[in-house]
Order: sequence, then structure tokens, then C-alpha cells
Amino acid sequence: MSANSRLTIAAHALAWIGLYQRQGHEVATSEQIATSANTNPVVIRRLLGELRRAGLVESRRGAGAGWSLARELESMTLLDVYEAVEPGPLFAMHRTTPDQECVVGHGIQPAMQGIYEGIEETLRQELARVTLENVLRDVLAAPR
Amino acid sequence: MSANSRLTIAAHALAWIGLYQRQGHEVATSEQIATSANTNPVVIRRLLGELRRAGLVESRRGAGAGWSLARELESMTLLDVYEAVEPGPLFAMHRTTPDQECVVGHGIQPAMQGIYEGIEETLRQELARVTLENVLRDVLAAPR
DNA sequence: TCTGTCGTAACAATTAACGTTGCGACTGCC
DNA sequence: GGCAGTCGCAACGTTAATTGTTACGACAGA
Repeated sequence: MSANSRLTIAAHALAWIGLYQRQGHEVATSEQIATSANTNPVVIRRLLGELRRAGLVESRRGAGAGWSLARELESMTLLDVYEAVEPGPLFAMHRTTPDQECVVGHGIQPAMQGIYEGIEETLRQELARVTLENVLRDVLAAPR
Repeated sequence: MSANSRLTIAAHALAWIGLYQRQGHEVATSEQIATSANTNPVVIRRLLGELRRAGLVESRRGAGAGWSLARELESMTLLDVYEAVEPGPLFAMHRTTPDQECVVGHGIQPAMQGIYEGIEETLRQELARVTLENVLRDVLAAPR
């Protein structure tokens, strides 16, 4: 698990844009964010593109182009970000269909499916309790 | 996320061994389990090896060799299995250190660390609520 | 028209999980 | 004592997802 920093980078980008806008700037560029996150601008553009599809950010093209928040940080939760950037379920089933002739092979997938759905629902509730405003506050509270 | 069926396969194997033992057999072989899970015996042996290190199963070598439960299914939870087979944390940080000169780059990792720890603790509690006995019961309850 | 940035495709690099083969080690049974 | 069945484990190939990189057209303000 977790070769996966998409949620972290997305939160980083949103916090960066939010802070930058509070400092009076209109838009933030993918290059600025990429420098802060120490990665490539295209990686940031890809992630922000998914956040735009989810209605969390907007982008402007042409000269003076860049990214801005579509909503206040208070109204965005980690769940919004998670659902925007994480494609699949948390736990995966077998990659190949188990032996349906076997009692266990036959019943294991529906069984685990039901269990996993409950767990993921709880995870979602936890993610929904954290707003990006919370994240930014924690970021600024870090000792230097 | 979730290129990861380790927890599912491990639960499958434990349920299989548990049911097999209830049918009066002493030990189960990795080949039997692999047939049920539709995978390779070595994959099963690797997983069960981790479960053995966690004290959930035992293995016997030589003739009449195989695997058996070290504890009752009622006393095993998905958390025990999860901790035995999942190495890292659920969410990862940046793969490269963010720009420490930037306020956000400097504070983002401690901020996310704290948030993630709380969420993973909740996940652990959820996993701890499901025993392997629950899993086996759900497996046997599946319609055929 | 020029310039800076997004949008997106294409491909390489990296990483983790999964699959497969091979072979030595072990132990009950003949 | 030898045989047969299975584990233990190393080695390597395969697959898939993410991340990193390069390239280039599209867009819009100056």
C-alpha cells in the first residue's frame, strides 16, 4: 500500500494556492507550486486538473494564467480531495477470480466486499472531518 | 491506491484453513489454498510466512506437512492480519523533500503526518472490530 | 505579434505487487 | 535407509500504477 502521495501533494497544492491568494495574489502557477512541492509542474497540472473536474479549483489560460480556488478552504474537506484524486477502492479483491467450486472461493468476495464497504465509509467520515482550512492552519503552526 | 490484495488473500487463506480444520483435517497445504484463491502456492507461502511471524498460523515441514491455525478464528481480527501483511502507512508523504524555504513546504509534512495518524488509528479500530470468525461466517452465508 | 502558462500526449523511470521456476531442507512412511 | 510430499527461500520475470520528463499546440493579455 501507499506508493501513493497524491492526496498529500493535492493538499499541499491547495494550501499553497489558498495562502498565496490570502497574500493578495490572483492566481498561482503550476511552476510555483511545483517548486514548493519539489516536483515537476506537469505533475501539479495533472493533479489540479482532477481537482478542477471536482469543482475545487479553476484555471485561467493565456497571459497571466494560473490557478485559483473555486471555493473557500473552509468548505473543502480531505474527502473532497480524496475522491477527486484517488480512483479505486482502498482494498482490492483477488486479481483473478477465485475458484467458484470452493465454498470459500465462492463466498470470499461478497464477504470482504461488505466488510470493506463499511470500513471505507468510516474512512470517508474521518476524511470529511478535516477541512483544508484545518490543514493550512496546521501547516502554519509548524515550528520553524 | 490499492494495487493491493494482500489483506484479501490473507483473509481468504485463514478462512480456508479454519474451515478445513473444522472439517476434521490437521493441516492445509499451500497448494490447496492456492487452488482456492486461484494463484501460485509460493504467493500463499509468502503470505502465510508473514502470518506465522505474527503468531497467527503455524507450519509443519516434512511428510504430512502444511499449515494450521495458531489461534482460534474468534481471537483474530482483520487488524492482526493487516499489521502482519501491510508494511507501510496508508498515505505517503512527498517522495522528495518539499522546499523547506517555503512556509507551506516546511509545514506540510508535520501537518499531514498528524492528520494521517488520527485517520489510520480510526481505520485500525474498524479493522479490529472484524474477527476472522465474522469473515468465515459471511463467507458461508453467501448465496450460491 | 510576443510572451507566459495551461492542456495534453507520449514516453521513460521507478516502485511494489504478483507470478513462476528451481532447489535444498525437512520428516513421516514404507 | 530411501522415498515422497511439502515447506523455505532465493532469483528472476511480468504486470500495473505512479511519478518524472520532454515536447508542443492552444490560449489570452500586453
